[in-house]
Amino acid sequence: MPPAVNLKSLAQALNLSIATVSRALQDSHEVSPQTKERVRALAAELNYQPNAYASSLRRNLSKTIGVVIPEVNNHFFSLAINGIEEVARQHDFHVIIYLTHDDYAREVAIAQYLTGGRIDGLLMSVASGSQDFAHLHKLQENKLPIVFFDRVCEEVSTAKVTTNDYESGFRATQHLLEAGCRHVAHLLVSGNLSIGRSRMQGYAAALQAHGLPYDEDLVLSGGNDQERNATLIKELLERRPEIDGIFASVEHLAIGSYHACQRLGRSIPEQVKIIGFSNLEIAALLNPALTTITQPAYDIGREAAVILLRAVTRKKSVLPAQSLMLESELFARASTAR
Amino acid sequence: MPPAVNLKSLAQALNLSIATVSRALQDSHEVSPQTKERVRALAAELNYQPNAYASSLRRNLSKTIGVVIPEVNNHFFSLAINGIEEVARQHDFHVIIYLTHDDYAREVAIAQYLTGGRIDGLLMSVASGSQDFAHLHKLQENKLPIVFFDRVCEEVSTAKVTTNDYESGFRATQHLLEAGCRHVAHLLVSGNLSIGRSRMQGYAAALQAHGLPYDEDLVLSGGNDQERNATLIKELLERRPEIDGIFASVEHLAIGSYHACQRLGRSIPEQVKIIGFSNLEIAALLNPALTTITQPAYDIGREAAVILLRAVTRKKSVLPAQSLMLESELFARASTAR
DNA sequence: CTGTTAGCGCATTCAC
DNA sequence: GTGAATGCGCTAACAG
Repeated sequence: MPPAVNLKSLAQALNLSIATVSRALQDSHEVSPQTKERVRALAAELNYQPNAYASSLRRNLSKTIGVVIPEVNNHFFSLAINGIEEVARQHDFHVIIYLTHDDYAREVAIAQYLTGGRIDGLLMSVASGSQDFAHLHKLQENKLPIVFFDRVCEEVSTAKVTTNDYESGFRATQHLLEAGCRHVAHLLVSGNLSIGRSRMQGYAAALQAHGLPYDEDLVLSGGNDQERNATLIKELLERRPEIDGIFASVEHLAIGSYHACQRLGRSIPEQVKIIGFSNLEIAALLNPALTTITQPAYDIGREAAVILLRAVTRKKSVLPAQSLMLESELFARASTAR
Repeated sequence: MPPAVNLKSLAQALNLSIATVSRALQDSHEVSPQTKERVRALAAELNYQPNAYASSLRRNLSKTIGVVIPEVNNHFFSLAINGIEEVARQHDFHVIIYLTHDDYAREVAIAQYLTGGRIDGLLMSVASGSQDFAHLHKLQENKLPIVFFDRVCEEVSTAKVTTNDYESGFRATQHLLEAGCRHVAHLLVSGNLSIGRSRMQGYAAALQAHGLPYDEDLVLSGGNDQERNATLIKELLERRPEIDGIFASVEHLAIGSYHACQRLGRSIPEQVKIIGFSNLEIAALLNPALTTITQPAYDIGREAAVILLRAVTRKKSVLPAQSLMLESELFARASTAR
């Protein structure tokens, strides 16, 4: 679909060489102001738009970054995208999005494809099923700069941006314990995700700090099937009626807990207190039934994009393996929704 | 960031010409099976990936579609993206996303940029502030196939996929009236969006059908500022205490109504009944306070993408100006969240 | 300050 | 069945 207007046609119309037109449009200092003006005028009039592919091919730079995430229908990721998009726009970069649906095979296929030089850098949150990381190492061998955010891959050495997951887990659990809970269940996110492990460790540490035993039976590992999660939560609450607190690692599980308690007639927060990772809107709706830990999703996206774009514009393909951790916020009373 | 492995290097290693290698990889019938096998083997071994830009430049086809939407942090759009992405993947197409943040200037800038041949087709939901559509007409002049979805632009002649907004508005209002409401307020989405107009017309028609007057003071036009919306809703409810039903045109306004009623101590659904466009998850949380009209977001994305990709693969740049309307669903009792 | 030349990686036409 | 040559549109090195 190439517009008929390109450098060649402009050059012909203006009786100039293609090179001069190209330079004029790039505001090169080695072209006379008058010529620049003539070129610009005609380009604007004819609505000239450079062919991005030709330019990318030539400069070996596409001004595009890729974002690989499990889902977009998720508050955290959609907010993160907003942050990413904001930074990208400021740098005049484009954002191309790929969804893995938490499917390892898709992630591999996408990674394989990205080898093709379509993007200059990659932001990624790994799929929960991922165990083998050869596909990610291949990307690195291809000199593609990568920044992981939220669901990081610890096995790959590069920059990472996360929430303070360990501390969040600790604080969340502590919050329940200080509110008087003695039998706190933990609903874990599926797979063996880095974030799940850290939050769980925080949970265990908080229990220990309060002299309570860690009971494996109180820890439930959820999946992507919400129906099944609901059943599992219900069964857990029935099996262990002494449960008086639930710490949910992700929003879906927090909502699932809420529904399960309602169905079982457990009053919230009197009989069971729930705390979970969630966004402010949900928090406001479930207030006071749900205490919320909110991740700075927008900022995580922003920071990750900033780090990536700094590397890309400096043509650094290998990023230092440093970890940036942003603070989450705990809202016991989510009075305002944004 | 081109991988060092390209057609040239493959050709050298195999003692073949670039042309033959290219043909072999495309499974051309005019190359011997043995050669094909040799080529494929080496390509796989070296992890060859064609350079997308070179290929796009040469074939004048990028295998990429653009999606321009106001926000991604929105259930409707994120679900629609899932649908789009699904179809794109089936066709081996890529999806590049642009956000307007409902800002007309951004929409124009994006449209201008898309003229550059970066994408083969465009899916679009217009920004609410858009009044002038020259930028969209320019895209059409550039032979870029466009399919509008949800927030369509009636002034541009091309394919459109929407929900049955008029009927949805009618049914929603009727639902309230049949439940006994006599003073139904309508919370309108910002700007003069096509969807807002249609829903509003349905609202007005339902009132008329029930012999009730259309009262302009009961119609509130919201914006993107949720704080301000909350204030406006509260003021409306205070000014017109007889209001016993609210029909909200978008989810944010439905939630805002819910909060406003709570703050004013109006019991829901006893004193005030609320019905609004919303997704099932929110519906389940607010059940029975909120009756929901749910748009088939995923299907709308899917259908729009199917229509667009059909045109793209057939190299039809101009789409027939036909309108596909999908049914919304009304959930008086949203018992299950997906 | 401007023009000429070369080539990014690939697909394709034309020879053989 | 294979190779050589051409050009997509653009940028950059080199001349003048």
